[in-house]
Amino acid sequence: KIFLAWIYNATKQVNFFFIDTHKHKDKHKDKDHRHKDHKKDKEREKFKHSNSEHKEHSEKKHRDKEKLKHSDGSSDKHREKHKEKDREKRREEKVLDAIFPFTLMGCVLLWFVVIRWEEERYTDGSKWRFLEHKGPVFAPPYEPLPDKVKFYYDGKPMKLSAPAEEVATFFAKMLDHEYTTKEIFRKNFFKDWRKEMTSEEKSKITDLNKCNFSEINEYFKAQSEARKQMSKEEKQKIKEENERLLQEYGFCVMDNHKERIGNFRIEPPGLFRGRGDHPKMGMLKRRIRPEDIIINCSKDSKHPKPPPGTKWKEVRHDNKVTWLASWTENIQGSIKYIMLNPSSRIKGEKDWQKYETARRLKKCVDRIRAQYREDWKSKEMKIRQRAVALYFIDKLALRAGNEKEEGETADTVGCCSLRVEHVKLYPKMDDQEYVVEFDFLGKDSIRYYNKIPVEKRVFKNLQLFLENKQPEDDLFDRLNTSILNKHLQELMDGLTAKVFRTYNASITLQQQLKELTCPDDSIPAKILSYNRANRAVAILCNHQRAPPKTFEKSMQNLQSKIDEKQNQLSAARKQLKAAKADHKASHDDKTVEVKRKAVQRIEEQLMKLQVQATDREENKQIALGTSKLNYLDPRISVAWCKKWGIPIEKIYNKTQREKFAWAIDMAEKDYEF
DNA sequence: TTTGAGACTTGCGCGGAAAGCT
DNA sequence: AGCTTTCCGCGCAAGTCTCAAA
Repeated sequence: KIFLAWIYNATKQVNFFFIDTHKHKDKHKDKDHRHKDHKKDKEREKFKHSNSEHKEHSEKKHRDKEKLKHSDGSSDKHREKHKEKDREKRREEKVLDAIFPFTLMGCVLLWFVVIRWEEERYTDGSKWRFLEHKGPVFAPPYEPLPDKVKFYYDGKPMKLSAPAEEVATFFAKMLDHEYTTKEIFRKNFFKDWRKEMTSEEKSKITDLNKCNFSEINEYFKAQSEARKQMSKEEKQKIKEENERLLQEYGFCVMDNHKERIGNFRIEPPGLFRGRGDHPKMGMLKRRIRPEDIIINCSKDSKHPKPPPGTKWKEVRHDNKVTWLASWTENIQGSIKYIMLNPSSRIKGEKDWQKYETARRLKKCVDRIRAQYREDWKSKEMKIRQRAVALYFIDKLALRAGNEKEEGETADTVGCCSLRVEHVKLYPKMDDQEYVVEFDFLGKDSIRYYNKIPVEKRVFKNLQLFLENKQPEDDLFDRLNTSILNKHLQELMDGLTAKVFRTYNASITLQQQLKELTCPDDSIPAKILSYNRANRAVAILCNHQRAPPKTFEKSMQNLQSKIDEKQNQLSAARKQLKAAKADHKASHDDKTVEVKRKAVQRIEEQLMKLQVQATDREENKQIALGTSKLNYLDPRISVAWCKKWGIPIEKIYNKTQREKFAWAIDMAEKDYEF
C-alpha cells in the first residue's frame, strides 16, 4: 500500500515531472542509481557531483514545497474534517485499486521516457531545456572631449563632430604604440576614419600626417593617472558597481543551474589590431548596438529586455546551440558569441568528452601509426601525402592547418597548409641523417622552428613532394584538412587532427610525471618536477611567450638573494661549529640545537630559492598556461596530487579549480589517462 | 567537390589586484 | 605603509571542425 500511495503521489506530480525534468532526474538518480551499474552511468554520476551545490539548492526548495502542502490543516474544524477525511481516504483507496494497473503502466512508461531522454540528451543535439538570462552589457556611450582638449590639423585647432572625434580618440590613445607608425595601420585607420567624418571634415582632412593628436593623447594619459590616484572610497565604489553588474548580468539559469557567463560585456568599439602582420590592422571596429544582437533563450523564460528605446535584432529559441547572444563583427564578418564560463556544466562536460576521445585514441594509436607507416609506401600520391602529414601531426603536435583566405588575415600555416618555403631537407647534418628543418609562422604568428631527424622513407617522400615546385607552392598539394579528417574519422569515431595534440600532450605529462617525480623529494621539489613535465608539453606544443620585460632584472634580484642566503648559510654553519666546540667545554646542549635548527632552516630557504631560480630560467620563453588549460587531462594532475600528498591549490588556482571541478571530483590517485 | 556560415576551442598579451619586500 | 613583483582574469583574435547548399 505504501508503494501504491507512493506511485499515486507520483502520478499526481506528473505535471511537476514534465515541467521540471531536471529536478526529477536528480531525485530519480538518488533513488535508483544503485540499480544501474554500468560504467558510463557511474562516471556521469561522478560528473554531476561537482555541481552538487546547485542540486542541494533545488532539492531544498522542493522539500519546502512539500512541507507547505502538508501543513495546511487548520485546528477549529478538526473533528468534522477528520470524518470527511476518512471517507475521502476510503474513496481514494477504491479509486486507487481500480486504476492501479493503469497507474503502474503509466509509471513504467514515464520512467522509460525519462531514461530515454536522459540517454538521448547528449546525442539528439539539444544542449539545454531551459535558458534564461538578462542579455549583454553594452559598452558605455562615448563621452565627448572637454573643449580645452584640442585636435590640430595642419597646425590649426579644429573642432571635430562627435563621431569623427570618437574615432580620433581611438588613434590618439595608441600614439605610444609603434604600430601607429606602420603604413598599413595608418592607411586602414585613415580610410575608416574618413567614413565617420562630415563632408566638411572630409574635404578638409586629407592627410593623416598633418593631424596632431598629441593633446588628446596627453588628456587620456592624465585621465588614467587620475584614476590611479583616486581615493580608496572611490575605488571601492567602482568595485562595488562592477560587482553589481556581475551579479545582475553575469549569471544565467540553464536547466535549473545558475551558471556563470563567460563574457557578458559587449566588446567596445576601437581600432582593430590583429596579431602578426595583419592586413586589416588599424581598421575601425564599430560599436555594437542592441539592433545588432541576436538573443537566444528558451521560450518559457523571462526574455532579456533591450535598453529603453531599442530593439534586439532577433530573439530565438535554439537549444541546439550553447550561446546566449551573438552578433556579426565588422572586420572579418565573423560571428561573435556570448557563452558560458568554463566552470559551467555545458563546458565541463564537453571538456571531459574531449579527454575521453583522446583516451580512446590511446587505445588505437598503435594501429593508426602502423597504418600511416604502411601508407608511406602507397602508390597513390594523395595517400602518401596524407600519411606524411599525419606523421608530423602525431610526432610534432602540429595543428591541422585549414586554408585561409589570402589577404584577409596574417600569413600563417599549419600542417596541411605548409608550403615548400617552410621546410628544408638535409640528407646529413652533423651526426644525424635525414634531417628536416621547419621554419614557419603558426597560429597567432608564433614562429615554429625545429630541426628533426625523420625516417628515411619520410625523407624520400618529402623530396618527392618538393620536386618541381616553387617556394610558395603547397607542400601537400593533394591534401587539405577535410580530406585528412575524413580519413581519421574512418580510423576512429570522433578522431580529428587536433585529438592528436590533446593525446600527445596528456600522455607526455603522465609519462614525464612518472619519470621526474622522486618519492623522497620535498613538496617544492615535486612541484618543480610538475612544472618541468608541464614544460615538456608546452615545448611540444610550441607554446611560447615574449620574455617578460623585467625578466633580466628579476633574475638578477633572485640571484643576489641566493648569494645573500649562501653567505647567511656559511655564517650560520660557522656559528654551529663554534657552538659545537663550546659544547665540549661547557655542555650547553641548547645552543647547539638552536644553531643546528638555524642552519637547517637557512638550507631549506636556499633550496627553495634555487628551485625558484631554475624554474624561472627554464620558463623564460615558455608559456605553461595554454597547455594546462586546454591540453592536459586534469585528472592526471589531480591523481598526481593525491598520490604524492600535494595540495591541489599548488597546481591549480581558484579559477582553474572551478573549471576542473569535474576532474577533481572524479579522479583517484591511481587514475590512468 | 567546393564554399562559406556557424559554433566552438585555443592562444597570447595586458592591466589591475594581490602578494611580497623593505 | 609604500613600493615592487608576481599572478590572475579578461579581452578578443585566431584557430579547428561541422554542416549544408551550390
